[in-house]
Amino acid sequence: MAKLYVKSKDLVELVNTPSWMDKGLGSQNDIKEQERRPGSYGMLGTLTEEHDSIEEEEEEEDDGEKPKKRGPKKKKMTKARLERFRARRVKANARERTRMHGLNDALDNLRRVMPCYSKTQKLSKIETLRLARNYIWALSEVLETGQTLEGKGFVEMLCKGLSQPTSNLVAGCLQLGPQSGLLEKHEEKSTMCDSTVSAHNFNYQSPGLPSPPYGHMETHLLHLKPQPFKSMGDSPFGSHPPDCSTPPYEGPLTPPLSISGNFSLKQDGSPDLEKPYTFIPHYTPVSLSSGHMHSTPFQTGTPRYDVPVDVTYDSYSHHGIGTQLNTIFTD
DNA sequence: TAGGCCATCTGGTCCT
DNA sequence: AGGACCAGATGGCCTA
Repeated sequence: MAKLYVKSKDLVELVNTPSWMDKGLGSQNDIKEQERRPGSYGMLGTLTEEHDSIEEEEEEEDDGEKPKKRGPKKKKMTKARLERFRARRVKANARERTRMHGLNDALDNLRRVMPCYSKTQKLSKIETLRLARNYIWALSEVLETGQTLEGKGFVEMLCKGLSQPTSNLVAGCLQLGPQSGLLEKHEEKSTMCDSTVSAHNFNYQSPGLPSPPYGHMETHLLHLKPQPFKSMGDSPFGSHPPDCSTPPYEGPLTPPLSISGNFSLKQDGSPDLEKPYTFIPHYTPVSLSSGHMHSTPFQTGTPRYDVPVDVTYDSYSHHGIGTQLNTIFTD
């Protein structure tokens, strides 16, 4: 077991140093993580046992005492094959770990551009995705209407479909005034809000929002206001957050979509939550002069997500706004 | 203690 | 053949 552990460690270190290693989650921590999780690398131990048992089987087969099994003949697990298999498996595990770390990095970066970011109380993955969707929706509103959102409506938008704790967290964040550190986000690398404070001091309840005006939106809207694009390659998040550790995305950009294309809107501009969510990309003619635009279009007119999802408010939203929310996330 | 969340391992499938 | 991606299984940690 210990032997295998060392082997795995070496292999892990052979993997290209990903960004999570730069951030102090280096291989040492990874190994510690493994130590903390005996089940994980223990699997290799299992493999070893398997290995042994296979060899025993081979020996038995050699003895010829066991009745022959029907079916496709299993390729004999020679020692060399076993070695190769194990090496392949260990390599694949390392790759998978790296891949998942990358995924988590991306999720972390997503958390950072969310209106509510706390180092101390991280949003769960699913809540991050939900909040992100709501946030995009809110930003779309700002872009489309050209006006800043009213506090209450904004908080409600952000909290749709979120769990009660997350709703509290978000609402608490937006309730905090500039003096509470919201504006310091760019200066201090840490938090946009301290969730521990917000969670304790603020109990967001969807319908009966506390007054007076919902938090201090200006600070958040600084974050929200559409930034002038210098070129097509610039994203509104281009400089945000400044301490973003992941290198800027250099891949092909998503073709511009009509703002209203992603949400079915009612006449008053609010999302029509009765309709199933359908993703219909709309092309907006743009100049490709910047050279950044990805020329391969989406499958125009072909809904990519046509999953009718019922996301009625769950038990979390105890007061139940009574709204139905369509979401791309199914639980 | 149950449930939620998470990291990891693993085997299968698809693609290059 | 090997890598990417995925989903299921497993086990640890944390919190209500």
